[in-house]
Amino acid sequence: MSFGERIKELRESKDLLQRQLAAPLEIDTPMFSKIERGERRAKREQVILLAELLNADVQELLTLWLAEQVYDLIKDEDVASDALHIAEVKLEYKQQKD
Amino acid sequence: MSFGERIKELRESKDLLQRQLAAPLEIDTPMFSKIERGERRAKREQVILLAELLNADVQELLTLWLAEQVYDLIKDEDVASDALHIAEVKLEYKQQKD
DNA sequence: TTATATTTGTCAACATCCGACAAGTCATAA
DNA sequence: TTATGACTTGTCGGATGTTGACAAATATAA
Repeated sequence: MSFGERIKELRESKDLLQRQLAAPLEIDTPMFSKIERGERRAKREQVILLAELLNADVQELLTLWLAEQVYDLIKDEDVASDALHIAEVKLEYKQQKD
Repeated sequence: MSFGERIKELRESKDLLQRQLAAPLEIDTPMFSKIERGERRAKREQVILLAELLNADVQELLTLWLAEQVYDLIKDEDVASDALHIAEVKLEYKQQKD
């Protein structure tokens, strides 16, 4: 489940139109459409706002949103898997510190 | 071991000066210094060239280089770990396909 | 048809990044 | 102490990428 798909799912479950979410995000409907289809990336602030507007879990949406960025970064690389694991180790080391 | 640290290690083990690597990369020494210290990010092409110039393993350097970008992307996020795992699953799914 | 919702394509504005340059520190040598 | 060479720091313009607006196309329904 991609970020955009999840947004669309939540939006439709609440019977909202794209423009009803685009307006509070202060973007136009074409832009919102692109975000839903993954053609454009939402900003972090927009993700948080969307979670509020949709009464959804901010953490869940941020996770999907971030995972997509990570995936986009590595998807064409042979060493993708190794790089992910190194990043994970680095992260664990950092979290241990603080 | 970060990408820059590894480059510096390889460079010094070959008794090369920064300018001797900067020149073939077509950047100046300040720029090379910044890359070694992680203040600036090398381009993918530069990583490959560096591997050749240093007789180093391209895969190893690309892995460190990519891991650093992934880490920079997630390091300040609460959901970093979850996002990493989702990205990993997506990656496995993709690799299964092709 | 007509109206409404969504998507597609394009473009300027904005932001970000890269690399160059000038000037700085540090170490060593003369 | 002065000079020289290696490296670092700060700053800036230009290149590059991204965002969002707009116009127009395509759907979906009444």
